[in-house]
Amino acid sequence: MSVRVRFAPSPTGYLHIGGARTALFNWLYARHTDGTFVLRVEDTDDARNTREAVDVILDGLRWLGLDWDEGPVSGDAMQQSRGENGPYFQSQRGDIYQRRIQELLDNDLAYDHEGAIKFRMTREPVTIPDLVAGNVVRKLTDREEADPDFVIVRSDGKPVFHLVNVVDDIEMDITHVIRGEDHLSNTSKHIELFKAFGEEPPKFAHIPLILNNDGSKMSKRDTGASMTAYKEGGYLPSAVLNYLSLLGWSPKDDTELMPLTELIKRFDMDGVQRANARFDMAKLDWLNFEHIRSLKQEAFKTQAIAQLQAAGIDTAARDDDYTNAALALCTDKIKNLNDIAGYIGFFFLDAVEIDAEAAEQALTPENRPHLAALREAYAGLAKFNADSLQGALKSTAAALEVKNKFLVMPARVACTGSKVGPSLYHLMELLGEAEVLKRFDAALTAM
RNA sequence: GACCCCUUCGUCUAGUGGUUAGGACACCGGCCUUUCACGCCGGCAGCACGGGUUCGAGUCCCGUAGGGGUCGCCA
Repeated sequence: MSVRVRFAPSPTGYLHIGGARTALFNWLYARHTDGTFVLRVEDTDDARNTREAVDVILDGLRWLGLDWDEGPVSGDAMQQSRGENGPYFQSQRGDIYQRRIQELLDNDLAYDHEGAIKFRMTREPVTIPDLVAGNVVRKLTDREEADPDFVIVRSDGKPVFHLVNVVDDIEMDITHVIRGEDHLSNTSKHIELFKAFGEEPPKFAHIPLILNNDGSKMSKRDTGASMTAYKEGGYLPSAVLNYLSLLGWSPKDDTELMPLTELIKRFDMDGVQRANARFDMAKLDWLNFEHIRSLKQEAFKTQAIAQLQAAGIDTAARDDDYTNAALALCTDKIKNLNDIAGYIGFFFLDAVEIDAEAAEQALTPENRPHLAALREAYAGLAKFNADSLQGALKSTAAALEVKNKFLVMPARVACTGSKVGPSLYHLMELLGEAEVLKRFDAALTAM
């Protein structure tokens, strides 16, 4: 039988990083086994059930590239979904739950209690076979000893999570339940429910949780808890996915940098960790850098132009060769997508914005004669390319009897407005003589 | 309170009875260099603790401590 897994988020209005990782593990397992990835919306709680809240989750998954084979096509529960096992919104599955509840009632496996319906739960310890944790024997807690039965339908008629979750997994032929470890203790309830319905429970795999860097529980308000933080924070989806895959799963050898295709190839349940993992932004940053620089030229260009546009910098006025050359000067140097505009924006700006601190350090009165001399040297150059620019700068520095850096820094700041940036000589070559001299002049008047 | 899971460098991890306990990120030096990076070389740093079992334990067992989770007419 082919693998069928599902990601079943509750529309809380944001996609939690832990939820995203659960989705990723399910998705990877489905793709690895050539199985089916189902997306089901657990919107049984009216209070937080809105179309917008669902869309946030769908958008987050789409951004990551975690496509689903069956499930909603939009956040609108009334809209037709994709797949044969729908509806994929629990709010639309009332009839199915009614039928299953009646089945339990008819078999005396459930009963009315103060207007609600409770399930007759076993008092015996339940063994939970788990692909990650092994066989877990779950005994009753002291409160459960007093009354092991639990509510499956509220007095307002609405079925609760435990019931609908199990019913849906049965109806949707789910073969593997891969979810957060926070559900491990509750799984005894689910297993008994499966048995009550005469069904073989699916395989369970409870994956460890993601904690904050200090080891505390990650909650909604913590930085990095929401997927949008990464989208807006300049991270590539492939980097986020790669990092998330490494939190709680290991390929067993020392490979860490992996594109999605390799993740799919290598992911399996036996590499899943049992201990919770702490989130380390520094490592994500490193992977982000690695993924950015392994981007193909065209893909990088697409990202760069989007970033420049978002920063209000128009690249359309320049010809393609110029833009490509500018981008070529910063590949391998960009660690975060959000740094692109600041790093090469000056190529496309008419008037350079000079960083105050850079100006204070480099565009000083003492450096004015240096920059002025360099301007003279550059104005008389037969060829205006990286080699000639470097040669002229060095000989000018020698003539002035100062170190190169006293010419380099003013020139850099004059041209780019910043102390850091692409290779100076190459950047000036691309800018061209007229533009470089113009920027030198503007800086000289300000010194 | 009860029940369940977990515990190797700061962090993510490799390790399935015999290893100088490996890698990565971060950090600290050095080299390279026109800046910042990259890269290269080197360094710091770990088996939570206590008992067993065994010729031998990071690896197996028990206990303790610590962390996380669950016990709801939330999901």
